[in-house]
Amino acid sequence: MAPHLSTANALYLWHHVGLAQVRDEEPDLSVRQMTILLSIYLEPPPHTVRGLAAKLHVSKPVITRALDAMGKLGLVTRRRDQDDLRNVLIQRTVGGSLYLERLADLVSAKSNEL
Amino acid sequence: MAPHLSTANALYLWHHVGLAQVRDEEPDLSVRQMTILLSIYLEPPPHTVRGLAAKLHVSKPVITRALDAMGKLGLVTRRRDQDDLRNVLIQRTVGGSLYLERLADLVSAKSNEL
DNA sequence: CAAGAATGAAACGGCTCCGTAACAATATCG
DNA sequence: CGATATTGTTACGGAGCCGTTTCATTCTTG
Repeated sequence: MAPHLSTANALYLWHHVGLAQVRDEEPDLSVRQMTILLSIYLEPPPHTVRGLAAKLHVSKPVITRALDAMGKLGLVTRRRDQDDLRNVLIQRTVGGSLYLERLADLVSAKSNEL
Repeated sequence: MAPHLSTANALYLWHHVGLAQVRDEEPDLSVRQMTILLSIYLEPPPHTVRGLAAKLHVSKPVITRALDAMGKLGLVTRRRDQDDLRNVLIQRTVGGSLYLERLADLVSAKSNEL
């Protein structure tokens, strides 16, 4: 399986996915929020505020607020780390998995039809 | 050339591009702005506020404001339609082409290495 | 223990974007 | 022509995110 994607097709793909996200009524996740969400779901736990902030080159409050927003949408949850009570462990949810699954299907389907 | 992209790889791709956009200091384009920009560059002219609003299922002021913002960044320009002075024709710029070229390269390169 | 470091959250002012409702300019049509 | 429709913009109040600073809690370590 060789996923060659020409530069032209890359833009078509981006356009298609953007259109789908803009058209449905749900408020779009910002690029930052989406990237945080993907980090949580693609990389091995544990995930902490500080770790995510370092990985994205962003301040900690940015992470905290993004987690607040996505938590309200049911895409992630937080739990205190029992081994170090200063830490907050960010956890996946069914809602978040579903959300990314839909995104992945959209991207994959479009890329295959290009 | 068969651009098969598995759902897993689709998310990796999205994550990679998101990371690149978040990490550099430049303020991210919103999903709406990006989609408008891509519409302008990928679809045949002429492009009008009304047409874009209809295509994205979005109100006209959303388009106007996005054009204001992206105009300030040098990604698009506006010109009055001489055949119907009510219309505004949205036009591409060198800056916009360059911006999307960089995005396309990023996406394409990452997809090929997956 | 006490003092300092580390972690995540809250507070603050600022900026951008939103949705809706007006609005000015232009075109169309009876 | 005059009335109506169309196009894009502006105005307004509200909501969300930003960057920085400050804070409460917890851990580490001398």
